[in-house]
Amino acid sequence: MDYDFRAIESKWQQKWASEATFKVKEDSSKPKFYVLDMFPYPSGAGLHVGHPLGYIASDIFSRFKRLKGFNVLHPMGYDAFGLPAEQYAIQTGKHPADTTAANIARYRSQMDRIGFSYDWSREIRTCDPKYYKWTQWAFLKMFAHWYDNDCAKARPIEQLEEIFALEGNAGVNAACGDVPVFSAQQWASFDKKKRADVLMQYRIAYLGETAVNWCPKLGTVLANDEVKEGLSVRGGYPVEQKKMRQWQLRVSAYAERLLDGLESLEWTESLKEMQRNWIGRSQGAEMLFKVENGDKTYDVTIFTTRADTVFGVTFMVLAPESEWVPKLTSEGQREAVAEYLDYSKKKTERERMAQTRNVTGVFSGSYATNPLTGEKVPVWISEYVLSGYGTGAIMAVPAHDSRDYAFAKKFNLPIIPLIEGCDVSEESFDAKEGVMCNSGFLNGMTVKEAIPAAIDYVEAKGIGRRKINYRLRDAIFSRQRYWGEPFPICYQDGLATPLPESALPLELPSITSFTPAENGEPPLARAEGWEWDSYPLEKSTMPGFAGSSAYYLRYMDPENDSALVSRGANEYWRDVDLYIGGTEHATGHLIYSRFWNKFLYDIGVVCEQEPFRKLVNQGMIQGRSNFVYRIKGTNTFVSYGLKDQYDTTEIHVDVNIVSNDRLDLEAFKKWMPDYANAEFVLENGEYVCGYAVEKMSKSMFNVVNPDNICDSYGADTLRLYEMFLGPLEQSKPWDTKGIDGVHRFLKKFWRMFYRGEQWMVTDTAAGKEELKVLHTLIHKVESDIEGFSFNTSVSAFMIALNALGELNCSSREILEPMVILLSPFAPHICEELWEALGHKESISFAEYPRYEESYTIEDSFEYPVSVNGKMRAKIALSKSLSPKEIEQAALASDALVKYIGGSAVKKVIVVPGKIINIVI
RNA sequence: GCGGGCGUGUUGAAAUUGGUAGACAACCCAGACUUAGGAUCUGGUGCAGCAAUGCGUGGGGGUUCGAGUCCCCCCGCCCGCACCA
Repeated sequence: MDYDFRAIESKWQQKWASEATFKVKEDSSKPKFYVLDMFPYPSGAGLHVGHPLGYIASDIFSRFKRLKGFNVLHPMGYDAFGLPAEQYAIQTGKHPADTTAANIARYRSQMDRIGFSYDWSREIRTCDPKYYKWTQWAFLKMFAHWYDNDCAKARPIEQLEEIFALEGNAGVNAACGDVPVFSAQQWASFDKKKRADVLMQYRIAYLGETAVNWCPKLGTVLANDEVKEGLSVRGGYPVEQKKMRQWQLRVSAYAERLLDGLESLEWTESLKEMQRNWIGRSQGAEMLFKVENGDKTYDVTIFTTRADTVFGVTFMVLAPESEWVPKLTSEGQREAVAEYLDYSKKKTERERMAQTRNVTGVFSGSYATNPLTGEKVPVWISEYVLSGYGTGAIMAVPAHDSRDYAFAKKFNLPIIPLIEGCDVSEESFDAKEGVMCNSGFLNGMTVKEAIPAAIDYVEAKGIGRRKINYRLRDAIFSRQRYWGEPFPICYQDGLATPLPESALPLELPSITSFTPAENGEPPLARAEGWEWDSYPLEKSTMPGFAGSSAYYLRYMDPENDSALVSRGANEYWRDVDLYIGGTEHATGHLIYSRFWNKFLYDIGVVCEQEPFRKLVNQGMIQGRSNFVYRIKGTNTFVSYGLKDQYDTTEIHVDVNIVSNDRLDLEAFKKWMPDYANAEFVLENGEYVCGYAVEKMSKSMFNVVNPDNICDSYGADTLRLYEMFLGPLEQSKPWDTKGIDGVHRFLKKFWRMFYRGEQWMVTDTAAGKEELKVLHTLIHKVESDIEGFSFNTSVSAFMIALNALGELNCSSREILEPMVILLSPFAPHICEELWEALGHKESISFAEYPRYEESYTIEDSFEYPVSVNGKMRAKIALSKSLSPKEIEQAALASDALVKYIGGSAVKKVIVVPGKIINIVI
């Protein structure tokens, strides 16, 4: 019997599906293990060979853990709401629901061919009302809670109302917007609208006006992580800053906990660092500067991390968008300031970034008083100060901040050095080190001492306080788009009012045109009767990250109609033990999910503070493009090695008609009508193509479809090869060239069992050497899987197989465990052989072979021997010898005579179990 | 600029964490078998040299009996953030 992978693979895939082999339920008799893949957005292009890389790794891990006796939850679903389907709908008029369903069907059939052990009974789709009911539910909960900084926890909004009624808001330490202080009496006097406005400032999901990323081309606002370098991540369109009233999530309230939580996680240091940078905690102080404009005086608060440098403040700067700007602009400067504001407003985010070193600004006309020196310093306005960070106003210390320095040089403002011996004639001295001077009571202190001393001083004087600032901003949560979750919010007399929970899910109405409505409103304005109880419903929808923020919880209990997840299911599965996915979600999904989970934790819905215990980032698989070279103006193509002798054009050629960089000439002629009559200039009778590593994409004809690999080599070969390609975390180009190696390995493995029609396995007892090979392999594979070193474990199988082949091994005692060991990697062939070995149950329920150290421990060790630092020989010696005996045995050894001869031995250094060094 | 990571044959990569560098594959070469095939098997394959041997992990220095691995400097590449006060 030959290794007929096509028959074997379809047989077992059908069997796994019909017998629901991988269906799991809570089972308190077994330890749980939750392995999760980042669920895919089902795009129209289908899966290419890079997508399954992480899925294969997680599948190997799942199958391995299952064999080790764990109850493994390994689900899959689809992140099915999103922009591309809607953009496609705008172009073609096809409803996103239809295209999404078709794409999902395609994804599913592609995944099925690879032989994953998912429990498909738990499949979820974020666009399914039964699923997004719970996305909407979580939103309502966030709307109904506020964040109490004192107990670092979300609390019900009713409790806040009680506090307001009793004592006003002065004693409340909440994460909230700008709210003036009010008393209980004032609260009682507020009307309904006023109260709603105040409460809105406290809610965790709130409607608020801020500068947002507005993308005119997509017609929607975007979150910070959806914008890269001033362009939208989806589509690459320009993004501008705009003030808008939008739904937001108060993620910033959780900044500290999001930061602290990182400590306990088994994530890579670089990923944690990315999140730390994104959260951007910085410790410093707020300080009051009195600013006079004509006869009016204002208290302007600034934020600084360098309180020690107050004595060097020579001017102040406001962000152009700061609300202080109109108040602090003097009559005489009004025109100049207006002109500057106009200029800075016109710039897109991208232009602003491109001109980072271009210093611009305008004098406001007013002066601030340095609170420590009493000196008057001018107040300027410049776009180098950002409105969104700190207070939108800074004290400028040109001597010790490079940006202030550049500004001071440009506008001829004074520069006062504050650190002994520093030279600020050419550039600022930004380092936080040295001894203070020109700084009154701080003189003589080091910078490290001076910072707290300065803050203590301003705190005592009542003109400042310690303050921690975060870069993390609240997440903009509305999108002026159709294909997303509708908000369960209606507007009663203009007041945002939550729908009752019983109204969930609020289903997305079907519409036929997906462009914004004539009045500029989102597409949902086109839906007839889009109202609740005759009140208009919110017309924007939720962003992509809404549906993906808690999906891992829903897998625990996907059918539950009365709760996001039942307490029982949540307490059993708890958190994700292993999460595999790309780094691109570092500052998006992985922040939002953690935030969402912490909120659910606060309100008692989940029992773990962190959702993803261990996280592994698989690398991207790039494409390897091939080129042919057409001689200009002809239909003749010249081989790579000869192309420099002609004037040629480089043309991408479909990698599927190229093998080992050799072009299949006949296939090429059929590939495109233009090339039907192509002629070739060959080298050595072959056409050699050029190549380059590029992103895998249709336009470069370098997309390799996993279906094709399954057709010609089988899923088991694909799985092994993807792992063999290199370390999981590393990005690497896909190159089909080496795939024959692993395919050959599987064929050889098969031949250990069947040679022709002959069944090779016997019941002869295994020899010592064979057992040694087996147990070395068990040990290696086990530690490699736990350490995510899948490439080396594939190698280990090849080494073991070569060794067993040499030993002519046919013993069931060896081969049966081999089948179990290999099954996580190549499940189909192993199931087939397992059955042939006489087993009725699926191999998934076999027991993982136990590693026996006694078979691999050597009683002797081959000592490398160096003479004068050079390796000269290897001598096998018993492990039980003492260093003295080792030395004697080595010196007496024949193998060394040649190197030592008659010379006197000066010194012998013996490292037991390692090496013997001889110095002569 | 700041942060994280990396640099080993023609190629993908190993190296028990300080112990004979290049395992295992791909490519290439030679041979065997053959129903002549992109099947299978065997052997070779870091570089130089007929050989003994010498040289080899981006470059330079250091620690050590011993360094791909640890320390310092330099060069190069990748990723993330970037006027965050």
